[in-house]
Amino acid sequence: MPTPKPHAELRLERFLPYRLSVLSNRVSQDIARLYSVRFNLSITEWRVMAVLGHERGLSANTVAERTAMDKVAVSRAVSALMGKKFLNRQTDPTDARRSSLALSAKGYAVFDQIVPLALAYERKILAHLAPEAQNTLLAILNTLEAAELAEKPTSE
Amino acid sequence: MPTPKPHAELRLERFLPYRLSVLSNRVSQDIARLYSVRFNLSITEWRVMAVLGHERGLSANTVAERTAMDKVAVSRAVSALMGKKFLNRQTDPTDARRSSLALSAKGYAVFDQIVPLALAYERKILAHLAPEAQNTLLAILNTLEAAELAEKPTSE
DNA sequence: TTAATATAGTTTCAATTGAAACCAATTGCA
DNA sequence: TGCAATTGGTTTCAATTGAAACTATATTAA
Repeated sequence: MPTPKPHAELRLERFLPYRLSVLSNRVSQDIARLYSVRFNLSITEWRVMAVLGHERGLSANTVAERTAMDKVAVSRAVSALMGKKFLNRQTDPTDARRSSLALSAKGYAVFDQIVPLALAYERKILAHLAPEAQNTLLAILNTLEAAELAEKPTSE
Repeated sequence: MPTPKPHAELRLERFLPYRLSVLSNRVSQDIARLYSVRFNLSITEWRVMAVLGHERGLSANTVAERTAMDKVAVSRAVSALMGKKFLNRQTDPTDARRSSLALSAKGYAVFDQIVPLALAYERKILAHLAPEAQNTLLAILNTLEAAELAEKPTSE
């Protein structure tokens, strides 16, 4: 009787993209716990607040770039945050389509509470790693963020 | 006039959890492109196939554990895969609630095509990193996967 | 036994998301 | 100028997701 054809081998739990995804989901959920219940914010809302807490007067489009979110998600997050009075919106005098966004005093009050919690969580992660491993990790992120990972149809 | 109160500082683009999330999303989307169009599989469907390609006869529950998916998602992925004839399902003779799942011949045919593509993508990522960085990255993943990252209510 | 509890898996319903259409304002250029 | 194409942002509609309820079977323990 002929030997059965062997099948391809893949161990999900050793597969880098899968491990990255599981770890990232875990971290994101942990972080979300820091603000979702206490401040009733979704992840997208928090991200919008995070960029605006650092840089005032951005347009929704710029926020989308900075947060790697699409403009629909930003639009919804902005309107939710406006409803909570966490943002001020002001139409750009030179271009009526655009408006500039900034945290309100109320928004800053929340932002100022969340940031230390988020940073503490980040330190907690890094504390598991030796200093060289920490540096290597940051270097790896720099490298991969800059890298072209997706398949582009090459001409050669 | 009093100095305005300074606000908390957070640079999203340097914040580890955010960077991890963006990278992981990018990688997941890249990978999904390898099979979503060509084989018309969702991410969850592919993950179910991936574990079953490695280990036959698992229950839906075990698949959920192995894939870090919840049982609802697995249930839906399984029924979709059954519809595509990629899976065989067989009720466990010792426990009628449970059934054991395995890739069908048709499922293996697809699995055997996707695995090399996925592994090639993984190699492509790792190729951006020096060998020591690769080792460090894998060690970091081991460490963080084992680590207790979330806040547990401590009694002290 | 049988009643309570637990487990495997599915279904239902509401909330979230994404793609495409859309509106309004602006820009490019014939 | 004025008309086509572009851009900023929102809305709509369908698909996806998650939580909770549900069905059916199995286990525990009275």
